[in-house]
Amino acid sequence: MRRLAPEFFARDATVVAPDLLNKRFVVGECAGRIIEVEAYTSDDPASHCFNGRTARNAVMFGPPGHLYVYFTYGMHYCVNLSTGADGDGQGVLLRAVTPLTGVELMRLRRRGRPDRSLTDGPAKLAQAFALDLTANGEPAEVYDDGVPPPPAPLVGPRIGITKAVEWPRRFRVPPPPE
DNA sequence: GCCTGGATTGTCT
DNA sequence: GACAATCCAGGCA
Repeated sequence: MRRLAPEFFARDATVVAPDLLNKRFVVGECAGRIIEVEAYTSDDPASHCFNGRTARNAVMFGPPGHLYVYFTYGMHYCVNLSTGADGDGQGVLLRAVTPLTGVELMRLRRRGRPDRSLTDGPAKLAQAFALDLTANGEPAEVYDDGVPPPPAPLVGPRIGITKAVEWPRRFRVPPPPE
């Protein structure tokens, strides 16, 4: 199992995003396989970086391969990986993973939720992995454990935004047949 | 300084 | 399927 080097993340977010599918995201005891992501670039009106560097989004302008965690809607955290060169404001939002290890911990942190709801949304996976503002700016732990990205990832419009909604920058691993 | 709206989720009907 | 919850960053006066 090979840990992804900073060079992996030092590319355009739209290139890194589909390449992250089926990779292994690790935080402490917990690991999950990345199945859905969204790319955010500096020329994207929906990106936090669109209006330039601020204290909040500094991590996305920093070196690639770091965690950018932000707080939104007064109650939720979302997790991004910084991409592009140092000084470039881009990132990839982790939207969903499937739990691999540390599932017990995730169940504890998401008390009362069925297993399928542990990590199937951006704020949910942040909670399941116990990621909050203290994790902001930490180096990201992502591994290639031999599972290649899907040959034909589903590409579609992004979810939950009001600007540039039509930009097809959401990438998803095709769901298993029911 | 004040005001607005958000990269969402859970709960209720 | 629809809406309320809830706080802070960014924009403008």
